[in-house]
Parts: sequence; structure tokens; C-alpha cells
Amino acid sequence: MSADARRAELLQAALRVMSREGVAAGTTRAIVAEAGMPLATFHYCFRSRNELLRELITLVTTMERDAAAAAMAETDGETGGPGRDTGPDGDPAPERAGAPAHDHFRETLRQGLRGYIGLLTENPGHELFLFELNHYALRTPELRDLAIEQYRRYYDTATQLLVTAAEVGGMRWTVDLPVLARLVVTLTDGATTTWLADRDTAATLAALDLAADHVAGLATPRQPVSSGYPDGT
Amino acid sequence: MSADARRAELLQAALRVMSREGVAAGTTRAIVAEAGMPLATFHYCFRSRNELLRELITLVTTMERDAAAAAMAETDGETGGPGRDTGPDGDPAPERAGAPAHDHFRETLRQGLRGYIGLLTENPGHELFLFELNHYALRTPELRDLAIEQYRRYYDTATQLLVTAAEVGGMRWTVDLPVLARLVVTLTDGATTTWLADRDTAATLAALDLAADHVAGLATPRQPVSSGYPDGT
DNA sequence: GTCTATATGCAGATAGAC
DNA sequence: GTCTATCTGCATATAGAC
Repeated sequence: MSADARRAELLQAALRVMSREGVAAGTTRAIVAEAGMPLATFHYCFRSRNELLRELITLVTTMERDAAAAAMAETDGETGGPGRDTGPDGDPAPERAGAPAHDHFRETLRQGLRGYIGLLTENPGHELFLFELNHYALRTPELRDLAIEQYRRYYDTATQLLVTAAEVGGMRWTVDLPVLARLVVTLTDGATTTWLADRDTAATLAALDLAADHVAGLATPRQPVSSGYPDGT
Repeated sequence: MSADARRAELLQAALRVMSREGVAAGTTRAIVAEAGMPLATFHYCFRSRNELLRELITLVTTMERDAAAAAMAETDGETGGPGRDTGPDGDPAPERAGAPAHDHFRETLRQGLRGYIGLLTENPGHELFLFELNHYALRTPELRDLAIEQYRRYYDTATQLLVTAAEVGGMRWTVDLPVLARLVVTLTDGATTTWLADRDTAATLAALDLAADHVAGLATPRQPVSSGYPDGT
């Protein structure tokens, strides 16, 4: 087996064991045991444990970005079609019914956030691991740059999701996009830390639905309905 | 020196060293060194390191609650007075000027969140420590109950802050209070994790201001302005 | 009671046999 | 190249001298 292949194996093993038992439990011994390799192999492939952690942060942030891209591609396909976002629960009766386009847009944002919470509840250890990893990196001078980079990618991902959501929904954001992207990351981060503590999915979704309604209100139809073009006025 | 006094000293020492260098660096040796005590003293006062961590979680969550209560008392005193929340920055010209009471209420909420960010920027290690502690507790079966309790107290604190803010501002919340309290905790938690990573205070405040405007819009004057009492109609 | 000295175990990292 | 065996240091916890 090539050295590169074993590096990848060790990274996957580290990801598994640290998601399952925490970053602190991801010792070099635990990682090689998970990968079924002898201990000495570790230091063939990585100069140190921190070097593996550097690669691991890069790996997981890339994975997150790809997952978001995949989710986006899926959302694209649902436009105009029968869709699959007709959940049994939800709040089908909004207190003040706005334009249909706006309602649909709001629902899209809700579903996006709900989709993320679905990932979280499916694999809580993974999201907890991402926080542990980030916080460890923040405390470790030689890893600090990657902790910052990790969040820069989160903002990029949120920005792309927002842009795509607006395009697909025929909307235009009325607030500064970087600020909005940061708000979205703030909301998902906060929803994650709170859910991880009490595992109250219903409460988490209720709070996020409220936030999604707010965010939806920060967009306006790209082609305003009543103050428009030649035919209108 | 009494045993209780030394327990308290050790807890304070643990708080200092773990805020400064992280939970993982808060070994029994580091704690007693910080407190200027011999190592063996530790196990006079605590059965184990995890027992100290149990007490520590209780201590810090109580401190947070007290800090919030103090902040609330301060806000009470500012009502109608000259106040001190006339910052040099801020956004004095809202795009759509609502009722004066509503504008003032919105400003109160903004200032509340800005106050929290002030605490965060003054002592970043402390807030990072709170996350590390919670996540360690989540990974440790014998501490898990306290991780849950920690967030229960956060919700209680947020609820009381919201109730007080509404009372002082003469407003009434139009949404479910537990949901709103959870949203506030979500926002502060998310603002904290993002700020800790990139230390971008301006971006954090911009995102929170946006959120504060939203939350302010979820309250209505307790005594509606135009459908009122004897003198009105 | 108080602290020195130590028991026991596991961490990251390597030396050296094959 | 590959893996066994080991080096070195620090962790929690405790025994036992004073």
C-alpha cells in the first residue's frame, strides 16, 4: 500500500474515532488501532499528531463544502417540480400571508436549515468533533491559521447557498450579503451548540423557523410586482 | 486555611488557568501550581478532577447568571435617564423609522447584544473555556447532566432578560417566549463561536444588529397607540 | 493535617531488528 | 520499508513520613 493511501486511511480513521469519542481521545494509538495499522506507521505518514490535525481540518472543511454543494444541486432540481419538501409537520398557515413567491422562498430557507439539522441529528458526534477541532486549533499556535480558514470557508459556503437560493427563488437580497452570510453561520453554529447540549430537536427547529422567516423577509422579488416596467405603469 | 476555602481557591485557580490555556491544559498540577499549593492538596479537596469540573461548571454558570442579572439591573437604571449607550458608531438613521418606542426598544436589544460582545472581546479565553467545558462534559458520561443543566440556565437567563427588556420598554412579546429565548441563546452562542475564530468584531456586531432588529420586531407596544383607553377613543 | 515521594498508566515520538 | 520494543515525559491518584 502506498504512503499516500495510508495517509488517507489514517485521516479517515482519525475522523471516525474522533467523531465517536472526541478529539482528546484521538491519540496516535487510537487512530492506528482504528486503521488496523501498527503504531510506527503513524510517524511514517505524519511528522506529528498536529500535522495530521492540520490535514484533518482541511479535509473536513472540504467535505462540508462539498456536502453543501450537493445539497444545493438537489435544491435546484426541486424548483417547479413536485418536490419532496412536503413534511408532515411544519406550519402551513402563516400568520400574515405574503406573496406566494415570498412564502415559497421562506419555505425554501426553512427546509435548508431543517436539512442541516437533519445532518446534525443523524451524526451528532461529527458536528461536536468539528467544534472540538476548531477550539483545539484556536488554542494551538501552529494550527490557529486553519481555525480561521475553517470559518472563512463556512462564510463562503453560506454565501453561495444564499446566492443560489435567491436565484432559484427569483429573489434579490436587500441587505449586505457578507453580513447575511455571517448571520446564517451564526444561526447554524448556535443551533448546533444548543442542540448538542439538550438534543431538543423540536425547540431547535422552532427557533430556526423563526430565524428563517426573518431572513426570508430580507429578500425582495427580483422583478417587483407592482412598480415595474413598461406594461406596469 | 479551611478546607472549604481551599476548595474555592482551587476552583478559582482552575477557572483562571483553563480560561488562559484551555481545559486540556488544566491538569491537577497546573491548577495547584496556579493556586500555589502542593499537589496532594488537590485530592484532599476533590475526590477527582472530574469532581472539580462538576463544581466548576456549576460555578461558572452561576457566575454567568449573576452577570446577566447585574447587566439587567444596570439597564433598569438607564430608563429615562441620560444613559450611557450613545456610542460613537452605531446606525442612528434607520431605513424605515417606526414608532419612537419601537426604535428605542430595538436600540435596547442592540445594546444588550453589544454588551455581551464586549464581555467576549474583553476575555475571549473565558468564553472559549465555557465551550470547551461544555463539550468535555458532553463527552464524559458522569458530567453529561451538567452540560444539559448549563444550557437550561442559559435559557432561563435569556428568558428573564427578554421579560425584563419588554417590561422596561413597555412592550409585549408576540411569539412564544421559550422559542424566542432559545433564538437569543442560539444567536449569542453562534456569535461567540464565529468571533472566536476570526475575531472580526465589526462583522459580528453587524450580524447581531440585523438579528436584534428582527427580534425587536417580534414585540408590540403593550398599550397599542391608537386603540387605547378612555382618553383615546 | 500537611506535603514529599511514589505508584501506575498512557501520551507522542523513535531506535533498531528483520 | 516494516513493525516490535522502548525512550521519555507527564497524567491522575495515593502512600506514608513528619
